[in-house]
Amino acid sequence: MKPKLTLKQIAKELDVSISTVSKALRDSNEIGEDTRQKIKAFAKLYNYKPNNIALSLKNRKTKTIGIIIPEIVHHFFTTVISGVEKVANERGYNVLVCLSDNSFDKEVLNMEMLANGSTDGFIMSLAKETMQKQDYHHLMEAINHGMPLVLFDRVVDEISCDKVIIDDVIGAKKAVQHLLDIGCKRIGLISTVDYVSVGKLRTKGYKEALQENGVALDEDLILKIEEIENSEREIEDFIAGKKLDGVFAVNEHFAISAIKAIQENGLRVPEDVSVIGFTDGELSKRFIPSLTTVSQHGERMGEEAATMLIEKLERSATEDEHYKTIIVEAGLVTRNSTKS
Amino acid sequence: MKPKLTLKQIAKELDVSISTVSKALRDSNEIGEDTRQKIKAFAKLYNYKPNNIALSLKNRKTKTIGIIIPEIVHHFFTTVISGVEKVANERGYNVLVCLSDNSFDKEVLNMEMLANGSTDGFIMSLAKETMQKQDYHHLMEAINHGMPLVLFDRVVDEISCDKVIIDDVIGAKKAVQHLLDIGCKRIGLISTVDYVSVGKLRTKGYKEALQENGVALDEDLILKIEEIENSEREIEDFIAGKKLDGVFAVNEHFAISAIKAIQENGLRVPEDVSVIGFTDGELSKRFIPSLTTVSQHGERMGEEAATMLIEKLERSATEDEHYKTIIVEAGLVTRNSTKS
DNA sequence: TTGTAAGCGTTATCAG
DNA sequence: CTGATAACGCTTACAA
Repeated sequence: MKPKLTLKQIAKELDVSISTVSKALRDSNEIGEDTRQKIKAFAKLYNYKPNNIALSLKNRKTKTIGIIIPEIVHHFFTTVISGVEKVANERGYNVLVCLSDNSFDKEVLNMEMLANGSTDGFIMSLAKETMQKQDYHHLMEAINHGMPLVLFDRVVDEISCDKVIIDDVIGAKKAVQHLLDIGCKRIGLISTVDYVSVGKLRTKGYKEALQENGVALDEDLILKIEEIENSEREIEDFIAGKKLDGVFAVNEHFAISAIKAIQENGLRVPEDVSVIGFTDGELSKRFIPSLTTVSQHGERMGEEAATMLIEKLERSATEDEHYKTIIVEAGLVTRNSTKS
Repeated sequence: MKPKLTLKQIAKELDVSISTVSKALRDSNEIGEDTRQKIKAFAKLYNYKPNNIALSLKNRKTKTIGIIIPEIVHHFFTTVISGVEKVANERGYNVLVCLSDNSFDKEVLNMEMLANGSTDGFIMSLAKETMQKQDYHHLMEAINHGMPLVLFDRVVDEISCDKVIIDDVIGAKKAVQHLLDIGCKRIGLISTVDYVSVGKLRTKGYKEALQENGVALDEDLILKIEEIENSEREIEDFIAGKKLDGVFAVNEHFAISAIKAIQENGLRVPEDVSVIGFTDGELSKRFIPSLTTVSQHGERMGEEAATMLIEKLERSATEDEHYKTIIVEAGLVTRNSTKS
């Protein structure tokens, strides 16, 4: 096992000083043509690569960006990671992934872990628990220490930073409008509790769409799910009692549970009931019937977030503090779970 | 924006030397009780956290492990990441995730990027292209430089290192045996090309099961998919012509495409044809009919891999070189795509 | 009990 | 044109 080659060793081997080697390798014209060539040849031959850690220490930047998400098995988040990865790698950055498991404590821990030199900035979607507690001191602290933060999807107004979100309200409106357009009269909403911002916003879109179309709001047709664990049961009960002809679910899982429940009630999708989900996952595409959904464009969100973060990182810190919120458009993807 | 607190600043503030601060914070008994308390109090008050980069440089270890996978949108890999994350975090390690996109070049690039000080060791599943080219110089190099490597799932005999795999052969046998047990006579296999090791092994299991049950092998009932892109078409054609009563697919996607094709041919699953997939994803669970699968236990594999890697990292490097291969058992999960 | 100095691998500044 | 030196933040012999 040979240890990694360092400048020092090259210097000793070639009998020059360390700084000469360093300069030669960076093509400084302070160094004579001949020595420069000699050094570069040697370095190439033995495959010298500068040590990132030393560079990080020197430059006070790590060229890595940390991404903290609530869970990775959720397909949406993995598409976001893909997007982040893509632009990060293009621009010479590494990506550190941490999972908060939706736990506030784990989120704080992860952030502290990464903040001590492991990363130059953060891309995050907040843990459910964090939004519940409304405790954002860890975010504030990172920002105070000059670490740029980009929030996506599960964002929060209290924090001033760059953000990438989709227009949940408009996305939801599009979905409900579509249901209305194809003739649905009793449209149910399956949402999450309100402190999950997406649940709140999508509910808002649902209500606005109804209102704009002059349909009276019936709170009875709204189901709010607290725990994913027993969501199937709750959805079954909900579907059984309401005589719906349209369902808008704020995520893929709820939509599929709804379809199952509808079918178990002896009705057909989409002939008797049309169903629209949110989030464009594998499941939606390949389920039978395939799901009409509001697509979140996760990869695109990841790309936007990474671009913003890197831009901020590479802008001289002294420039004007100005935060942007990029709203990526949610698009309706029509498939087979809605009548045409 | 206040910069992060360093030992140097604490030292200046408290008018002691840097090393005194360092020692005090590490509870060295070289330091007097009173100064020690004073320093620790100050550090706590201002929330001092040592800089990981400096520590990495000093200790020549980063406490992060790099994981390189072919793609993240594949559910199996995300469960592995979850498993790695879990034990890594428990033991104070960070996880760096890179994607090779199944490209050899990107895999090499990512490895070089991480090898220069960003990570202490690797957990990898090889890119398809890498297995095709059978070019493993980047893996050899990492090992030569003393960076432990744990390969999982897509592993390769030519490299001596720790490995975590499932018993693909036995898993496949279990599946085919199950099909035979419920009375299937013409069992089709939908596999990948042989240089993807899992394709080869699962095919082997398929053949062994048939043989052990005295069923003649009909190569005509085996479909090998090269590109995922047009797999649906190929599967449709395959299903249409063979009059199968059982199908074993080496992954979830193929299984679902098969079910679709079967249904489009006017047959029912599982009444007319039973289908078994491989990999236990969201899709299998929630598809209708839900899929009987051979579960790969991705999270468990991730945990095993991370444990092995960390163990190796923390063992003094001088200890005996000995590589283990952990074989995690693949289990049949019976659901609704097979007759009972 | 406390402080000094060297070193981890680099780069930048300044002398020679 | 080349080299010594300091610095990034930290630990650890070794002096004082």
